[in-house]
Amino acid sequence: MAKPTDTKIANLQDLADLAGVSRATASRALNDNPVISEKTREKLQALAKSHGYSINQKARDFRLQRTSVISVVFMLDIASEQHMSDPFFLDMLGGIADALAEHNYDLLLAHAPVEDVLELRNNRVMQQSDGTIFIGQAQQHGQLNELAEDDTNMVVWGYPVRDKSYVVVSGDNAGGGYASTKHLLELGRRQIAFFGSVDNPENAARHEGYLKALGEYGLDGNPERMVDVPFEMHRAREVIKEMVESGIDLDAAVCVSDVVALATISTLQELGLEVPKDVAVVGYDDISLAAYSNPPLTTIRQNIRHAGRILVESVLGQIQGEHVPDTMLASELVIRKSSGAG
Amino acid sequence: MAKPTDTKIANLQDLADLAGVSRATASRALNDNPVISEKTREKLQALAKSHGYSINQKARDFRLQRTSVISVVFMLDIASEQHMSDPFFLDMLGGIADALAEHNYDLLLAHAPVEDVLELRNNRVMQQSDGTIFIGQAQQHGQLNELAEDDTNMVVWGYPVRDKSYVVVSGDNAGGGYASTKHLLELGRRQIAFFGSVDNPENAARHEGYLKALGEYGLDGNPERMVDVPFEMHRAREVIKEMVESGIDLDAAVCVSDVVALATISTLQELGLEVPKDVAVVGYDDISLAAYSNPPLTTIRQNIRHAGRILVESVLGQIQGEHVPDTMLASELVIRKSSGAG
DNA sequence: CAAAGTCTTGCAATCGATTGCGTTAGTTTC
DNA sequence: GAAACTAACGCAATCGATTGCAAGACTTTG
Repeated sequence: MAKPTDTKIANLQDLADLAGVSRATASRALNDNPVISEKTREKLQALAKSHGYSINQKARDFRLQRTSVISVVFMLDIASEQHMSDPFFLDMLGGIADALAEHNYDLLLAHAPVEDVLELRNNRVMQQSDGTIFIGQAQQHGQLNELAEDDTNMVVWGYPVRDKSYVVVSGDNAGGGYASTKHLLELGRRQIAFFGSVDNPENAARHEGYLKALGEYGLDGNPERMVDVPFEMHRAREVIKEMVESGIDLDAAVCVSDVVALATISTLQELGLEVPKDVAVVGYDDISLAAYSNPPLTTIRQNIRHAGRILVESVLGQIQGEHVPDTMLASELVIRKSSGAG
Repeated sequence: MAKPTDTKIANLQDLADLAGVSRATASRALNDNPVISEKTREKLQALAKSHGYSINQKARDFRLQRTSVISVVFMLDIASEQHMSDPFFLDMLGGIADALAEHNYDLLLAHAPVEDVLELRNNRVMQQSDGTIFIGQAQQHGQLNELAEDDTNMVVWGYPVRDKSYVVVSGDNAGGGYASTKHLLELGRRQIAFFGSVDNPENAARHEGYLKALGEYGLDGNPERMVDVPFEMHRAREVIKEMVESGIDLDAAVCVSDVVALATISTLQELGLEVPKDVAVVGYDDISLAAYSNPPLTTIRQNIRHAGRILVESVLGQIQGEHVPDTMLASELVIRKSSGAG
């Protein structure tokens, strides 16, 4: 609403002059410093509002020796060609952006080829930000640990591996892998494949959950049924084709992501197999398209937006000097038609 | 590789002391100011490098009265529930982030409910950034214009509507709509529907292209075959169902996005129709999943990452005081099986 | 009434870099 | 050899806010 008057207020001094007080008093008044009398404080805050004056954040940050910037690093494995267009990332980014905005922080977006995470140290990403959020730890646990050593505020979305010096927020990967596999087993499937690369701890945990569920049914993971492909879909397609054509028995597939699952479904259909009649498929992430594929995709839902918020609260907590524990978010099996149920 | 010695260099003064020059000289030397002798310059730059000193960007920005921040605003139409998880957005964001990083700018991410775009004026988004990139103009052309009036550096990804005061980067929407429709016509389809809301100028332009192609074949757009639904997919599904069930003739559909197209395909399949045999479908955007759906989706490809770069160059150009013209990016028809070709 | 507290507020240094202007030393010109 | 330049560098103000310390105005206490 702000009814601006004629006088332009460009900085704190102007405001102070207008109110007939010193810059110092104006500063304290706007910051609700209790040492200032209520009368003065209200007067100044009202004046500021009515003149549409808001403090110069950059100057403030400069004086306070902070940046009000949190950097977000997407770990990219160039080799495996996983890239940011996976819808999963954007959901998470949305959650992060919202949470940061609420706390008056800016977002510095970067993506790092996993080979040189340490390079970030000489980069604005880490030098000129108050904290860093890593999305995915890829295979760089060691490097991340090194970064954590030099007392940076950082949090990683990934898997709580042993002997780590950084804080981790994770989904329940083992639980997710277990739940989806168990679901397929309960539907009577026995020849269950695992599709997706396990070269990072998160997927490895999902694979463990998968093995655990199989074990409970007296089965073990037949390596022939494990397609250890990166996220890149051309490759996945080829490998699945080879596998089916080489006659390996298969009546279900657990996939490490919805994108892999959707590609899997379309590959299977192309090969003349019916989903879920011949092969049931379960994905991971519940991206928005999952409900609209044909057949609709059974998947593991992680509340990714919420995860983004948790990540933010974690870094900000560290900045405040708090001791921040790891967090694991529950995941949920969303049953749709592709798994044969529904 | 920086071989740090014992002396810690925290600021320019330290560096100057070490080199035995004044702070002023050090500053100019690092900024390649020609008034400094080559000898001195090289000495200081070498010293800075060997001690791992890099300038404090925030202090520099403060002094230079700038922010080194560009804000990116995603226009969200809450009502229509279009949200950031559309993969399209992330690709563009990636392009923007990369380009900004190259120019040493930070990215401030925000999304604005379209109702109160003007609110951004009192927000860090516009107050504490050097420029703003809007993704999508939704129905807020007027408000964007108002923002543009008060000499902000801004560029909009959208459609070059008439009488606008802001710079626009756009895809060739009319051309895209025309190309996809013409493709279907050439394949012999005549009952071509248009799926997607035209409440924003971009989609309206695609619709115009659609009509133009139909016109060339002596057809006109039967309003019954136009499904004016927002991006939200539940609704789309219902409406398509109603339409098919009410017996409207239909042998092809032009969709305003791949997400709509994929939902359309799965709805049609659910209704017992074959794609592309009974109904051919064309999407828009060429998101990564488009190639992996079943059948693979024919679509219009826009080089979205590149568009991101153009957007960045446009704002940065404005900051430099250049006159920046609008840009239109070519689009390309990617033919896959869903259209009946392939 | 003087001494001792309270409350409020102001003074001035400070964060780290940039830059107009002045100064010094060296070079050229006549 | 003095005047006039030129090249290279230093001095100090400046950007806008915060904050330790001191000081002024009152109030309370003995």
